[in-house]
Order: sequence, then structure tokens, then C-alpha cells
Amino acid sequence: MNEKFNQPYNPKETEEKIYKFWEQSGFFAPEAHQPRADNPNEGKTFTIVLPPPNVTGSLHMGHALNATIQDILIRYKRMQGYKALWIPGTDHAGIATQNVVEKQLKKEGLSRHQLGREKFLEKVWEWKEKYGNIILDQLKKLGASCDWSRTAFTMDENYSKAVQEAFNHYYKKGWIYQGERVVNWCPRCGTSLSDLELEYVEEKTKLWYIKYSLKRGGNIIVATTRPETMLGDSAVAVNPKDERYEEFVEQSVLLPIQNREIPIIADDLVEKEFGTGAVKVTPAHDFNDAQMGEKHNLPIYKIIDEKGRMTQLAGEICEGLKVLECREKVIEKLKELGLLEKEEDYTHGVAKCYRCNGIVEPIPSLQWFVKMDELAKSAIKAVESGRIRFHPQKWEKVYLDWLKNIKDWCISRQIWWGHKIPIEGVNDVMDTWFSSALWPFATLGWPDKNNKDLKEFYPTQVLSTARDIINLWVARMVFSGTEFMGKEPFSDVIIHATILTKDGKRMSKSLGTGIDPMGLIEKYGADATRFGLIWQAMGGQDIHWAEEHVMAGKKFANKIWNIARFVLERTGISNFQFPISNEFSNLKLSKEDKEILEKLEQVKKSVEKDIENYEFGQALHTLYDFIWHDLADKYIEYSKNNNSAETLTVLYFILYTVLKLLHPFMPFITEEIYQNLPSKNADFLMVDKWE
RNA sequence: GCGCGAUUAGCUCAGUGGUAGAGCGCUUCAUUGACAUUGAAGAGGUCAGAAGUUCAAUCCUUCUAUCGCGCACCA
Repeated sequence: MNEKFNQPYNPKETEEKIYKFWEQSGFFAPEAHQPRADNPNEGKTFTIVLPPPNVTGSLHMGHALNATIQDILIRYKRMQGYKALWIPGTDHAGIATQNVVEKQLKKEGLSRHQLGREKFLEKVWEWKEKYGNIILDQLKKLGASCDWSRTAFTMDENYSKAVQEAFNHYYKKGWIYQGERVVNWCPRCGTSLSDLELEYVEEKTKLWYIKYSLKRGGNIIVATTRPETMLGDSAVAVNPKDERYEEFVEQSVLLPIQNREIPIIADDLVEKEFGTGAVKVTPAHDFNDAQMGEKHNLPIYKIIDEKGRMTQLAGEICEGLKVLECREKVIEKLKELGLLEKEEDYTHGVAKCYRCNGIVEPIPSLQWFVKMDELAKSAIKAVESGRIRFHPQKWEKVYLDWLKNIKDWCISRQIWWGHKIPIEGVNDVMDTWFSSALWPFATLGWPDKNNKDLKEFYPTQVLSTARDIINLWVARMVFSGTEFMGKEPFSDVIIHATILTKDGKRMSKSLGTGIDPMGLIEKYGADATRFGLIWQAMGGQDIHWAEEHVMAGKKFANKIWNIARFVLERTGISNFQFPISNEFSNLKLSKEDKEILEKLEQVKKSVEKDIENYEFGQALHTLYDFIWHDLADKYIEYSKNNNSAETLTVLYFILYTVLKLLHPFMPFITEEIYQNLPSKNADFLMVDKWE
């Protein structure tokens, strides 16, 4: 009997030791897999790619939950005899990382323009080397059994080749084109954004009603939230079915301030119910208006530039002003002219940059696009055919809705940190998501089609991620995989729960409502933290975070520790065969012995079923209930008065089995106990056989 | 505007077509015998509201309310 069992379980000490022990064993890498004749899954692989966290990131609760889910799966499959591979890595996260480094430079009084492109990129690489892997180290603390020897980065040399290859492939197919389009532009980041990179934030503002005077006399009133863009108006539009304005169509009005004569047009895009039913049309600075402009051949006046300032076309009094300053100016001027009919309070969503939270402006700009028609079709088919399944299934709708209404993908970004667009003379870099879309095969060596890893481990099986990147990332991986590999990159997509604060609010670092998983690990241990996360992760429902479940995890760890202590004490004093399989045919078992063995068998089946269905919370509840209430409260109590060889044999076997079943969920404590067992099948619980 | 989800014990949540369960909290008892990070016993719920289907509804259907989240042509 080992003396360490005389003390309460010490997670901190144990976890550090055990993790090193695992890493040294080499069993995180699939190469360490040892073929066995009695392995029912011999020859099968099981692969998961870790959604690459941003190099700017640090572990938050969502990462912790997601990593735990993936670790449960990979450990379970590894024990089941699969050659299991979990590939970790990080994403260069173009805009986010550039912003972080620029901020740091600003403290030193420097800007990236002062440094120049080359020097600046050196700084970013330095930053990446220094801070970029913090989050991966945090995952180790959580117990993640990734193959760290295969750690990838979206700007690795080989990965860059993959990105260039993908671009060239699309280019040769004629799916890449350059065009001057109205795009979402973040003046603060100085780059275009795709529509998925916007966040609409509800803001209280005004709806201004402006009089435009008709050339023939009288006037028409338009309502707008953006009076400043009237300086770039090319028309006024009404709905063709709107009787109120029937006779106005094809008349012209005099645009105030600019004194430009513009037509009144009719278009279905206009909603009769909005405002007065007549709207101003600014083809350069609104997506709808751009559509109308194209249809009706309207001139485009670009009145806002890339820095968010008014151009010369905005007119003398506004040129050089920032957009909001210009708004004030225009309102003031309209009041002066008596053309402001009224203003109403109005709340609407304002498009903000998801990286810097600045207001995004639609502006016309020369950008690179990928045609999405064919790619979207293949991604739709992958899910509709059932080749890819979402768990919970409801997320398929989110995915399909986006793909069925898709627009071409703007892939160029006017920043410096990223993959350069391979065309001569182009300084733009590619959307970060263009490179992460290749993650499931670029991490396995693509574009080298003969790469051993690629042949052996593609396609992967499960992808587990957060709901907010279903379209941004998952959909794009699906069509990329289909396009470049001819096979979907995975078969099952787990969309894990979103962790909210106790009152159901979003956890936010800036509001101080976030919970730091590293703090929980420090306080309760990694096993307890994993327990607390999974305990609450039922059916993919949002989690209102409750720390008490982590405390319950800590108590549970202690319970298991003491169960082990009891069993090892009892079995240590008798000289009997330690059973490592359930061959009990020679034994005369009591009713209680039989009952607990039967229950164990049920629990095992139920846990297997739950894991296969990605119902990890359910599996953990089942295990908890069995270990605490059936094993500890009943059977151990029974065994105290029934110290037969049979009962001791059953006791040992149950402990042994329970350690295996629990290992994917709470890997550290189970491994630590396993290391102290007198008789076992393997050197490490993490590679003992499940059966 | 459209869609999705939630509503069950004080709190965080499971669950089932046949008069409800867990963790934490609460009450009472047990004190050095694996574990007080414990054990035993217990209190506590008209399962959001209404209507319907059914022998039977917390569970199925419809509607309503409240909260949350997506999406949209948010001018």
C-alpha cells in the first residue's frame, strides 16, 4: 500500500508530474500506437484537428470546454485501439495580430508606416514567437493529449505553400476575379472585411426627414439615418407599387447642398413602410443603393475615403471631415436651409468591425473575390446528403441558410500580416479565413499529395467548435476539403455549448464578467475543471456558468482517491489474483457481487453510447452516480462485512474498470491511481485497452 | 420582419405519455473503522400560462407570455 494514499488527493502536484510523464511516453503521437491481434479497431485511425486559436488569444471558458470535449474523444478512441491523432496549432489571425502589435508599437511612439512593411513584419514574428504559444501551454495544463510534435501554424512555410496552391487552383479555374465593388471597409484597420466579419450593434440614433425639392415645384421627403451620405446621392427611389408616389417617378429633384439634379426612380428594393416610402440612393456607400445604382445606371460619387474622411466630391464645406463630423455639418446646413422636416428617435444595428469595434463603412474599392456558386453547392451537398452531420442537428439550418444565400467571398485585405496574394505587384494579403479553411489537410502536409500523414489521417472524423464560426470557418473548410481533397474534411461537427455568466449574459473580458479557466485549474485542479465544464454541458444547451460544479468535481476526485485507497488496502492484505479481465466463472459470487457487476456492465454500455452520441455530460452523470452511490455508498459498505476473496476480486475489477471509463473525463487522477495498481494491462492507463 | 432555443426544487440544470430527479444550499442525526472534500434521514416543486389530443400530459399539438440568441434589403 502506497503511503501517498494516506493524504488527500493533491491535484496540482499530480497533474504536473503526470503530464510530463505522458509527454515523455510519446503516446500522444500516433506513431506510438502498438498493434495488437485482439484489437477490434486495429488499422483504423481517428483524427481531430484542434480549431487553431489565434496567436493573440489566451484560454477562455469556451476554449476549455472545447478542448475537454476533444480530449475526451481522442482519449476514448485511443483506448479503444484506434490510431488516434489530435493535431494542435495556432492561427496567425491577420487583423487581430496586426492590431495587437501596432498597439504595442504605439506605446513606443511608433507606427507601422514609420517602420515599413519588412521591419514591421519582423516585429510581428518576434511577437508571435514570444507570445503566440501561450494558449497551447494552457491547453497542456488542462490535460489535452495533442500530438505536439505536429503543432502547426497557418504561416508555416509548408502551410504558406498550401495557401498559394489553393489560390492558384481557384485562379486557374477562373473562380478568382478582381473587381471594384462596394465592400465593408474598416477605416481604423484600413482594410476590407467580409460580411461575416461584421457585428451589428444596436445603437440609439435619429431618423432624419429631409426635404428634396422637385424641379417642377413642391418636394419629396426622404428618411435616413445617414444624412451625410446625401452628398453622394444619385437618385431618390420609391417602390413601384406605391400609389403615393406614382406620379413622382421619372421626375427629378434638386439635391440640397450639392445642388445636383437627380432622378426619382422606382425599385422593388424600397419598402413602402419605411420612413416616408421615399429613400435617398447613394450607390457608393450602401449595398442596396449600389444594386439600384447598377440596375438604373446611376453615377457613383465616392464621398468617403479609406480613412473615413470626406473626399473632394463631398463638396467644399465637408471635404476632409470625419464621417460623424460631416453628419453634424450636413444637419446644421439643412436646418439653415429649412430642409430638415423632422427628426425621430431611432434604434438600429450599426455595422462594427469584429476586430477593432470601429464603425464599418461601405465604400467602393478594388478587391479580390472568389466566386462562390460551385463551392457553396458542394458544401450544401455535403450536409444535405448526410455525409456531414451537425450535433446538435439544428445548426445545419444556420449553415445551409448562409450557403444558400451566399455572395462572392472578398478575400483581399489591406493589411500587412498575412499571406500575400501571389500576383505580381499586389500588396494585399488574404483573409485569415482563406488559410484556416485549409486547416484539416494543410496541417497534414497538403499540397504534397504523397505526404504520409495526409494519406493516413485525412479525412478527419470529428470537428468540435463554437457556433459563431459555423459559416466563417466550418462551411469554408467543407468546400475547401471537397475541392482540394475530393472528400469532406470530417463527418461530424460538434457545436459545443456557449458558456454564459450566471445571469445568462455573454462573458466579456472588458466587462470583467469572464471566468479564467486557468484560475479554476489552479484552485480546484484540471480534472475538477473538466468535470465542472462537462457536468454542465448537456445537449449543447447554453451554460449559465456555476462554479459549484467544479467544486463538486474536486470532491468527486477526492472520493475516487479514497475509493482507490480502500480497495488497495483491502486487496493488498490478501493474497489473491488481481483480475484484469472479467473472467469470474470460477468464482462463487454473492447476489451483491453479481448486482454490482451487472450494473457496471450497464454503465459501461451507457457511457459508450453517450460518448458516441457526443452526450458527454450525460456520460459523466452516469459515471458519477455509479461511482458515488452504487460503488462507494453501497458496495464498499457491503464489502466491509463481506471480506471474501470473491468480493475483493470484484472490488478490484470494478475499480480497474471505473478508472478506464472515467479516464477520458478526468485523466490525471485516474492515471495517478493506475500507476499505483499492483496489476494492470499496460504501463499507462491512457493506452490501456478499453475492452 | 423571419427563424431558433429556454421556461421543472432557493440556485445551476437533468428527465419521462402513467401523479418528478441530480449537484450545490437548507434541516435533523451520526464523530476518530476509505473519505467530514463523509454517511444516514428529511424539508422543499399546481414541471411559465391557456386550450386541445389521450383512459392518462411536465412530456405530443396549437396559441400566449417572458428571457436569450441568430439571420435579414437594419435606407
